[in-house]
Amino acid sequence: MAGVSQSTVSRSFSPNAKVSEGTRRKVMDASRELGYRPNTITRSLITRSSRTIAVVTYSLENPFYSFMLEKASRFFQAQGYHLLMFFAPPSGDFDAVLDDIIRSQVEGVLMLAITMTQHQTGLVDDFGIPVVIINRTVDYAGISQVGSDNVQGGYWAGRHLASLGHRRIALLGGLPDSSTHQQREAGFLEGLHSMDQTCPAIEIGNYRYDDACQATRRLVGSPTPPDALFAANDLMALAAMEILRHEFALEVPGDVIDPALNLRRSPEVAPASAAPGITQHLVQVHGLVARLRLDQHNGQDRPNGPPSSSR
Amino acid sequence: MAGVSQSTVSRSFSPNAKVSEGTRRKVMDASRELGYRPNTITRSLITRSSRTIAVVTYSLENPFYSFMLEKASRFFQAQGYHLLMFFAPPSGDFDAVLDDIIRSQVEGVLMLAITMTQHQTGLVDDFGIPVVIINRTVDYAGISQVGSDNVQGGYWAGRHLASLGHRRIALLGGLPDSSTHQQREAGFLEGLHSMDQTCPAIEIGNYRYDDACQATRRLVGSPTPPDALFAANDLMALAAMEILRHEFALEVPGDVIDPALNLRRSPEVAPASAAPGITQHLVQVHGLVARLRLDQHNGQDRPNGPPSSSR
DNA sequence: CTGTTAGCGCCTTCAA
DNA sequence: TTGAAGGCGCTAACAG
Repeated sequence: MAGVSQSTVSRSFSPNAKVSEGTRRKVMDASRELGYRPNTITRSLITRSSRTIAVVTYSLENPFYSFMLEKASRFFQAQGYHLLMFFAPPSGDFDAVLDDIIRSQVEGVLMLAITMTQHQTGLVDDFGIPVVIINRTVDYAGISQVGSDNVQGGYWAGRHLASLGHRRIALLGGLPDSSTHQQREAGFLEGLHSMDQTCPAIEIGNYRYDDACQATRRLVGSPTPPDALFAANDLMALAAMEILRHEFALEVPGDVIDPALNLRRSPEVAPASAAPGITQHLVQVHGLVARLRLDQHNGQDRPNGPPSSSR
Repeated sequence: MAGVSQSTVSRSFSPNAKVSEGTRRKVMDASRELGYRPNTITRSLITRSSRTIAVVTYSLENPFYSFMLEKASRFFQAQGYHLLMFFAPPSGDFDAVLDDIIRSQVEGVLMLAITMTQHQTGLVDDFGIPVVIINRTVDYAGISQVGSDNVQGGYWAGRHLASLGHRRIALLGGLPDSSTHQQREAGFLEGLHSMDQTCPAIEIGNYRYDDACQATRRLVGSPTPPDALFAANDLMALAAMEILRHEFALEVPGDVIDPALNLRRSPEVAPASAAPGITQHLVQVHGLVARLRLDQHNGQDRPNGPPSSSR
């Protein structure tokens, strides 16, 4: 319809190709009339570039990850890339997913809060597909990882709560096998230790809202409930606050209860010093810090300042 | 290496193709040794099936949508499809995104909380790509839509709050142009009207957490604050509760304050009848109902029961 | 059951 | 600046 060859059509749709303005216009006019659009998928066959990135995750329950997903997606989209979603089965074995990913010719893989074994890394690496592990760390070299300093974060949280005068600071832990949990726990215990304290109770919330609710009930319902709580991520902190506030009628931070009555009292009625009360205080460091960093990153590059203090 | 033709290799990787067991094994052995994997993208060229679905959305800030994204993604993945993410620019003009989508040869489009004009629908339809609009409605025919009965939901919410005895029931509205906002508002006002009431105040939260916080401050800070609040979605309800509880020291539901003092009091100190108090009550219907339905849907089909009552 | 052949829609030489 | 030819890796149709 435009009276030109296939090659010229192809060139007309390539911004950098050399086509005369008149020809390009003719091609575009004809394309509009015919409803023609270049086929991205076929193009990728010859250019060997799918302009596609795989994202692998177990769950988007934690809003932190859908936040990252959106940011990453917009970032890639701005340069003509798109994210292809892969969800790992809860079982934990995602070799089949990796196979799927390799076959799909993606040009990169984002592991969102998923650890890979060295063998799995090698699998993908053999195809020249770069992998970035987000918010998990592995103990072998040769793979890109992005995350926060979880040990420091946990350390600060522990010291912070202890420095406020709390003496029974419990841990609401994440997935036991995850590097984040292990590092935050280690840092936290170290932080307590640095203040000559130990952790009286650890309950596991698996980084899940519902599990964290249960864990909080166990913690607070125990004969010697904690007087402060460190949650290993935002989502569990929200769960804990919800339970503390609305099942145990506590305020976070700062309220005081008489455990014998299990009733909320104003400080004047039952001051902390007058009864074996429980003051609730809850700290969650990692997610908040990472979120701030991401937001800053949206703007422009900035020098590496020292990590911010807790809270 | 396996001593067979290209076709036989191809067939060996097609579960339903007829290949002798021995040949298939030889092919698989050689593939493993060579590190060969079929190229999904090239396959789609000849089969004319990309096994890819586009998801378009403005934002994943509302966890309801990342929830749906995960469910949809797992559903499709189970049958060999994958989701390709497209984020619409905040401006609202996403014709370029639609063009991108068409070129990408997806076999379907999920519009997550995005409305399309009839012209835009036609654009995609001309390529034979089915579109499903999720949680928005359009006023022309020929396009699939999935959502809840927002008018009924709003109606129930309005009546419910009025029947509890509230008399200044404000609305925390969503995106003014969205069908969900308009329908929930219409139903809500109708529900109030059915109880011989009118809405004293409407503030817009744009379905966003931060905007909803601001809107709540305006509502509660006004000279005649509401005694109940209907939020047009979960995310804004969470924002409102956060502000009410922690900036205004109110309990949701059920606390009572003396607006002159703006202090929280226990009912014994300042019973609702003793002063022009504000009893807070907050209802959000839509997201909850939709979420329940989705979860049920995970299990198995069930008969269409009547829509559940509010709360 | 297996091999040969053709072609999916595009891009990239190479010539003109 | 444009056109012709070849090929990306795969599958479908057709023989054998």
